[in-house]
Amino acid sequence: MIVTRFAPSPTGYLHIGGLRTALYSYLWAKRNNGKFLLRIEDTDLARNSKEAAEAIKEAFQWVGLDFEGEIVYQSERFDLYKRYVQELLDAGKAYRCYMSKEELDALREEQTARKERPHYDGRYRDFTGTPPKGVEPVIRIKAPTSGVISFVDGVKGEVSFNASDMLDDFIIARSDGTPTYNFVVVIDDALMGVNEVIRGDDHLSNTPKQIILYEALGFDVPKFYHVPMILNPEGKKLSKRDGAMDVMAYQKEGYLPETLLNFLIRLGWSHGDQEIFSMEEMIAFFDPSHINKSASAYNQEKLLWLNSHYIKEASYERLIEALRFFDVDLAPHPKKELLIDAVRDRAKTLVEFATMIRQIVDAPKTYDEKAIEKFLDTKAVEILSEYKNTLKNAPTLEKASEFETLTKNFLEERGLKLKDLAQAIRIAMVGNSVSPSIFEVLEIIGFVHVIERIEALIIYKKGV
RNA sequence: GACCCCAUCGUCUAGUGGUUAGGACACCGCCCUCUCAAGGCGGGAACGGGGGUUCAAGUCCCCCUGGGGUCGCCA
Repeated sequence: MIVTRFAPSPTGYLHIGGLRTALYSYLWAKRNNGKFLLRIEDTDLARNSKEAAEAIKEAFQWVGLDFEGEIVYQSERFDLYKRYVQELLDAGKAYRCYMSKEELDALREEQTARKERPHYDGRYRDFTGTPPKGVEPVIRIKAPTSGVISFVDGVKGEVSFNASDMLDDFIIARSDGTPTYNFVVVIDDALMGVNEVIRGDDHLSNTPKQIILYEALGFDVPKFYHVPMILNPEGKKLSKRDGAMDVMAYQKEGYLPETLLNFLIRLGWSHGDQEIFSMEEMIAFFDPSHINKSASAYNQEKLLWLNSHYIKEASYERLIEALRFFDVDLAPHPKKELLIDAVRDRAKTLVEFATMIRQIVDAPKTYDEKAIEKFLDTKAVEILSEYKNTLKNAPTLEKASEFETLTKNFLEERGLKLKDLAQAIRIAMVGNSVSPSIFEVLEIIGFVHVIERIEALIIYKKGV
């Protein structure tokens, strides 16, 4: 059985790069009827892991990912790590090092000055004498000093490192007794049964260290997949400066979760030429061996295109639900389906969607001056006024087609074209020169309110 | 600096020795049209450079260049 995991450190929110590796891990587990686990890497006690876990849960819930069992917190497993440190100590595979921080810094400085790679020199590796007083030792692993460490990465292929220029006896437990990252990752992955690790390729250089630990501890080495970074549109490393990093920001900006997932899966992974993937397809097709080897740049236009795609596809219920977040409740609206269909092709985000809805549903409070100047000269106001009278004398109109017939007859009698009236009606209805098809808008607004809105514009125009 | 990874249109990518180098986003043009969109049709646009290997190289090898990552008692 394939077991994958997502193991973020608590940063307070889930960022999109993290969501992508989480998605890949999730998909790969699902595809293989395996398990996808969640672990919070909070060995650094300074940061609040509960809050971070809540943020991750919220984001997972929003996009529809779930994980198996309970969240594992590393901060709750210190006793466990201690046991394994002791085990390595007893086996002579790790040792106490009494070098002080100052000494280490000095050593590193010298090495750098000599243009050498800064590294620990192993001075306590075989130390048997009396330890210096007043120094709380760190625990270091006895790493191989020669040979080659290689592994087959599921994305990059075979990767190998020379132990001599890669490794030193790195620290597995700090002087305060707490374990370090490389050590706890290995322990937890092994104990949790994680056998396929999908993670960012910034971890590629850590991998040989972890392999050393797997072997020292007698655990099986998992299969690794190192996925390349996401770059900003300029091709540089993605940072907070580039805008939305927090997954939940995408909700606020009006993206559907299916958009984000589809966007992310396609950023760095492909299945032939296919662009659109449902969750079922993602699970059916995702294979980490098709992950691209090179980094990919974030592409806002494509995100927007995907979002408009999913808005076009979404069911009425889905949209009504998603729109609640933006304080738009369409559920009681008598023409909600017509309204949604009138707007959906025009909105790239739900923010725009909500704005357009409000513009139709709420009578205009102001009018766009430029539109008035351009389309409402005296002649146009006259026509609009006559049109209003015609409406008033007509039986109550209901359907868009009824408005259309009446309007066309009205125009024909006067030898006018739709062009001569459409913009005036539009300004009356929504306050500016842009809206969905006017006849649909008229139906949505309803006969009585249509007349009111036209009258309001005429009065406004006279007042000016 | 050392080590490791990477390199196809502006961007996301297909390509696994023989292709007119394909698709998508974006862009441009045309059509549709009551505005704006949407939609339809069409267009421009790429194998970083240099050496090899081979009958044949975007595809394999080497070098260069350019990006990125890692070198913590952070994760």
